[in-house]
Amino acid sequence: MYLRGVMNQQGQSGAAIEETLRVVGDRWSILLVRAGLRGIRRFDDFCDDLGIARPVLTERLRRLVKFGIFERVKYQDKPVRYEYRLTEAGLALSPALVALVRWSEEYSQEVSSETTLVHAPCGTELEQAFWCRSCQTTFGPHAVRGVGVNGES
Amino acid sequence: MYLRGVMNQQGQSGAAIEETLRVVGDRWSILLVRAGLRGIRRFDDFCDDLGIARPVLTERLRRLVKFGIFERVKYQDKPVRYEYRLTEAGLALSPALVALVRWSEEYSQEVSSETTLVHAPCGTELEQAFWCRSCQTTFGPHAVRGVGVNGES
DNA sequence: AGACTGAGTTCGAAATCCGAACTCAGTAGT
DNA sequence: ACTACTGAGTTCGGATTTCGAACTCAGTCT
Repeated sequence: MYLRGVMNQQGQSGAAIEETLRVVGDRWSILLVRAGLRGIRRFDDFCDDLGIARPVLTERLRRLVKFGIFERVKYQDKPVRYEYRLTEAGLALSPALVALVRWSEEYSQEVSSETTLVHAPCGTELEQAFWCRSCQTTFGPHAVRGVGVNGES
Repeated sequence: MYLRGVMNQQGQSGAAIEETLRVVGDRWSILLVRAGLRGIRRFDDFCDDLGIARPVLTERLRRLVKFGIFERVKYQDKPVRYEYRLTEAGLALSPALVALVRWSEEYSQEVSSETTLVHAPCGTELEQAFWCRSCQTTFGPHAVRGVGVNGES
């Protein structure tokens, strides 16, 4: 029972994730972030790439913009056109995305694994770790402990 | 080209995550995993803790069991009763959960910050990083690049 | 003029979600 | 023996979301 302190019962500290999941916790949002990381920016490209229904894409992008994950940027004037770019906050979702990709590769029934996220400078497939600033070490999930409201294990 | 929703443009690149998100990519599943990590096992407890509607909980648990994230275990015979426990695969979702918690703490509008995840040995608040095996370095989201099937940016 | 582009909106049908009330087997209290 | 209670669901109708397909609208290209 090592993840504690992420408690729920109304008004406790779970509020933040719950809100977060209300934003990105649907079938498309994370996929949109992934597409963003792959360089996709335009409405029709998201549409074609994900096969998401247009009205849903419209609503989803609007919500992600509202919550600061994407920004809507004008990239042309003549016929005024906008595209969607990941913000700082959007980029910051990549650890979650990577964790899900990793999980998928390991546990999903689907076969087709083909890693799509790499370390930009060298192109090597990346791995994920936790980092302790004070120990200056990386470590895995087993060394994570949650600290609850009352500081208990 | 018309087989959408299962694969994206490049053929079958993200099929695994897409399937994964069809399983855990809804407002409740991740929350159920979190509850599982907090030691919650019984139907009514999930129900009370999350405030999820009963029929939805039924369906969601069934799906998570089907995909090997929870298992349904008989814990009593007299009136036969079952509870739901996280499997190995379910536990393995914790990095993703942690990433989301971290993101929530940093970027969610919700205030309720109360940091809860630490490096067990030293108690320091943890950070998450990517690790490049070939460069032997850790790095942040900026250095992540998505690579499609043809290796283009 | 006519066709095309990109970024949407509108439509009705289908699938999901919800809360509240109900079931069903067994247990506990009086 | 009657009543109340428990845990794990199921059933119900209504509200909300999702969908694909077709349409709009401004501007551009031939």
